[in-house]
Amino acid sequence: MRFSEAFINTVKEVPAEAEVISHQLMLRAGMIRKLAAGVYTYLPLGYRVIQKIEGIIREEMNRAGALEVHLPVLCPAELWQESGRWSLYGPELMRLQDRHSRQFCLGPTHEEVITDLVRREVRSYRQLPLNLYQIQTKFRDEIRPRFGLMRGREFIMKDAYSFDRDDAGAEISYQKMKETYERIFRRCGLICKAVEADTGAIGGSFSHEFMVLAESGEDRIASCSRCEYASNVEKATYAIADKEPVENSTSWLAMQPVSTPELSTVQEVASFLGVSPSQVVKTLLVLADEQILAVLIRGDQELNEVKLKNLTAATKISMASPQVVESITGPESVGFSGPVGLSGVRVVADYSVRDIENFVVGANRKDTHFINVNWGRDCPRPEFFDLRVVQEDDPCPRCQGPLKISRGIEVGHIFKLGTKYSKALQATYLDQNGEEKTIVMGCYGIGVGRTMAASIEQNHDRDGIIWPMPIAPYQVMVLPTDTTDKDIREAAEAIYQELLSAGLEVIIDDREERPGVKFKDSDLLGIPVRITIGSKSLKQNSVEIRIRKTGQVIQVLKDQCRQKVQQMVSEMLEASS
RNA sequence: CGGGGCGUAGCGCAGCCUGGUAGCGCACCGGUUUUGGGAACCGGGUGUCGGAGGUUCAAAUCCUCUCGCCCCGACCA
Repeated sequence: MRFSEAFINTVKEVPAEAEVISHQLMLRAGMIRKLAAGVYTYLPLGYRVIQKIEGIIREEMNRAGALEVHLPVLCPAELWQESGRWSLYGPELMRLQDRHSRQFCLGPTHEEVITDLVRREVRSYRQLPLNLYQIQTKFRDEIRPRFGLMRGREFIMKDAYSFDRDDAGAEISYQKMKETYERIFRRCGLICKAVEADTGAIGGSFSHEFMVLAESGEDRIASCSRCEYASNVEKATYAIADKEPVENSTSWLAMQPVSTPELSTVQEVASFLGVSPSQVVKTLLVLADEQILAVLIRGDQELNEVKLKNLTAATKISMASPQVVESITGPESVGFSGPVGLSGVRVVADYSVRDIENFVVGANRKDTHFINVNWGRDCPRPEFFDLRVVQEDDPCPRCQGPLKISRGIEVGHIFKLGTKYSKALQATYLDQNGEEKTIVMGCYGIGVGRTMAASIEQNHDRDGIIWPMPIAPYQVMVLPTDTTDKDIREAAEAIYQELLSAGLEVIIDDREERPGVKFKDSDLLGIPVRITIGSKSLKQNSVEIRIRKTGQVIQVLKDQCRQKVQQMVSEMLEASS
C-alpha cells in the first residue's frame, strides 16, 4: 500500500471528546471516526486491524470445530417474547417497527435466533454436538456509551453457541471454548485473565469473563494472590468465618437514642459519635422488583447489587424512593433508617454485621440514631447472607489468601447456559432410545472492537500505538526520508516491491513530506517494523531497520533487507502464538 | 434518569458578560525555499456561529423552545 493512496488522515491534537488512550490514538491515527454517540466508522487502517482480529478468531473457532454462520440483525419480537426477554431486556434493547407496525428489535445478542434455527434443523442426537458462530454487528442502547470502541451502541462481536446432548457434553464444549479463547487473546498479543463472572441478562449457570488487565478498565476484578481464584467483583465472594451466634453477652451496653441532627451518612455519624464506620450498621431500603427489602450492611462495606439480585431472584434492584422509605420508617426519617422496631418488610443482612455488638443504627426518626444496639435484644436477629462487595485483602474463598483488586476490560465472556433457551423455545432432539431430550446450550462472545481498543490500552507509548505483529494493520513500513531524491526513491521502491512479492504486508510512505512528519506518523500508527531509507546509510549501500516496540535500530545491507525483515516479522508472529 | 458543561472553519479554541464588518492556532489549497523526528515565507477562508421561534433598526451575542455531544452521579438511608 502507498501511504499517499491509503486514506490515512492523522491528527496532531488530542480530540476533546476522547478520554482514554485507545480512543485518542485511534482517532489520531485515523482509524475510526464517530458518527453519533457510541457509533463509529472504521476507516481503512482501523478496519484492517478489525479484520486481522476477526481472522484470528475465525482460525481458532474453526480449529475448535465451530461453524460460521451469519444471522439476521433484525429480529422479530415474537421470538424474544417466546424466551421472555422482550420484557426482561429493558431499554437497552433497540426496538423498532416495520411499516405494518410489527415489532422488531436489533439483535444485542442472538440466543433466540440461533435457538430457533437449531430447533427447526436438529432432530437427532446424531446432529449433536454443534457449535455455530458468527461475526456480526450488535446493537445495545447503552445508558452511557463511552471510551470510543470500548462501550459503543453498535459494535462488532463474535458470538458462538454450542448445542450438546447433555451436561457432560456441554461441559466439554465450554472447556474447549475456554481454551480457544485463551489462544485467541494470546495470539492477539494480549495479556488476559479468565475470571468467574455473573451471568447477567444472558442467564445460565456459570460463566467466565476474559479480562485484559488495564487501569482504564470498567470492571473490577478480585484475584487471589496465593491461588488461582479470580472473579469479577460483581460475583466475588470471600471466606466467611463460621461462628456460633452470641445470644447474650456481658459486654452488651444499654441501647439509647442519640440526637444526630442533619447527620445521615455513615461517615458523618461515625465521626460525630467518635466510632469507626465499621461500628455503624447502615440500613438500605431497596426495591427488588415490587418487593421492599431492608438490607443491613456494615458502614465500611458496600452492597453488591448483583448478589442481592441473585438472592431475591429479582430482575431489577433499585433504591426505594424517599416516599417509600417514609411509608416504612415514618415521616422525615430518610437518612435515619434502622432495624429497631422495623416492621412490614423483609430484613436481610450481610455477614459483616453478624458478629458485631454495641453497634449504631438509624432510629427511624428524624435526626436520631441508636447506639449500643445488639441482635436479639433490641431487634430480631435477621437472616444473614453474603451481600457485600469484596474488598482488598478479604480472605480468598478457596484458600484464605488475601484478595487483590485490579481493573480490567472485558473482551470475552463465555456462559454455560444449560437449557434456559432450549427449554423456552423447545429445542429438543431424539436420543438413541427415541426419547425426546432438551438440548443443552452454551454461548461465547468476543468484542472485536473492544479487543482492538484493549490491545492499544496495553500496547502504546508516548508516541503512539505499538501493534502486536499479528494484528498490526501493516507489518512493515518503508520510509524513504526524501522522495525527491532519485536514489532514495528508487531504493525504497525496490525494497517495497521486494517485500510485497515476499508476501509481507507493507506500506510505503511515498508522500513528499519532511522526514520528521513521516517518523511521527509511523510511530503514531504503530507499524511494528520500519525500514528507513536515507542518504546517509544508502551511501554505504545499507538501510535502517527499526523495531517500534523496543526502538532498537539495526543497519543492514540493502540486499539483505528482505531476508532480515522477513525473519523479524515471522519471529514477531511466533512470539504471540 | 438526576446534576454539570459544551455546540462558532476539517481539528483545538477565542469572541457572547456590555448586540453593530466572524477571528486565532493547526490542518487544507497555490507558490518559493527547505528535507533524518510534526519546516519557513508569500498568497488563499473553505462558516447555516447546532436548529426553530422571539426581542431589536441590527443577534454568534439577549429571551423561549428544541436537537446533539461530553463529563459526573445513579452505593443515599
